[in-house]
Amino acid sequence: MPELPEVETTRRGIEPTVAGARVEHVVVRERRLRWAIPREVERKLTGATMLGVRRRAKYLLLESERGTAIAHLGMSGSFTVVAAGSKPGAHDHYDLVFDSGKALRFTDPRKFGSLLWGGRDPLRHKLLAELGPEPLSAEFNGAWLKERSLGRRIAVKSYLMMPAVVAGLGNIYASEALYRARIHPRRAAGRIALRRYEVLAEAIRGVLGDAIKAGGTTLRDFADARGRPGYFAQQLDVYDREGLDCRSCNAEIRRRVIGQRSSYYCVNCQR
DNA sequence: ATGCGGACCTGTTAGC
DNA sequence: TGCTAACAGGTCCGCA
Repeated sequence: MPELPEVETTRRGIEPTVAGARVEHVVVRERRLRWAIPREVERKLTGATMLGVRRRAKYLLLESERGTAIAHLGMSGSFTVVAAGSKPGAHDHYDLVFDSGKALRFTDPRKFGSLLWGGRDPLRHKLLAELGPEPLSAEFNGAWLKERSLGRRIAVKSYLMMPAVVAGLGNIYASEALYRARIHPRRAAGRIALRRYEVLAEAIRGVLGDAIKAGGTTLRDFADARGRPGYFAQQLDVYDREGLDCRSCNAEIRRRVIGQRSSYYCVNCQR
């Protein structure tokens, strides 16, 4: 479900509720998410004042005066702002209950999400330390993509989905960016010219930026902090469009599994 | 070092 | 209509 634009949409949605709020208590109903929620999270956050919410890749950093909790939405997770004490549903695994009378509620049917303690320096946490540059930052560019790809035979689509190469580019936007850059998803990463990587880096920035503007992509069930869908699905060129016409050349969009993930592309436009 | 496949878990949809 | 199989937006980890 959530890729970088959806996580960023969530971040913007929950930030006003979280920032400045004091945590009255933390309710954990299901501790066994991807990793068990450490009790340290409840210990540290209870009574703490929250400073804000940052994002690194698809991780949400819930910053408090006593340190930072690291949350991930996994495949099916979402945060919503609810009234404190509102009745939980079957997949509502934890709440941060604030003294404002509101609560941040985490819902995740598949339990691939996580909540960990990142301490004072969360960027040094094992899960975050090795991440590549943020795709919307200046350090991310064609030269970086080229340099990291030297000699590598991995399909460029799979390469783009490695967290150490680009932080937080997911399956939808990897396909979309390759389409915009006119690069075939199975092309070996090490056999792409710097010039084309420059175009690709710009395409990645563009597609992510456009998706954030649209509030993310809702295919089946993504909803923001107020329960509203994102509208970028209407602008997708290839993802989930198997058998439909390429918007540029009218050839049929194909679907192919690359690295165990569905990839969509136009055989005519992408080489 | 690289790259692949398995693992985690549940819900929805396509197909017979 | 009902059952079963395939598939889903993530990504870590262990193995070859």
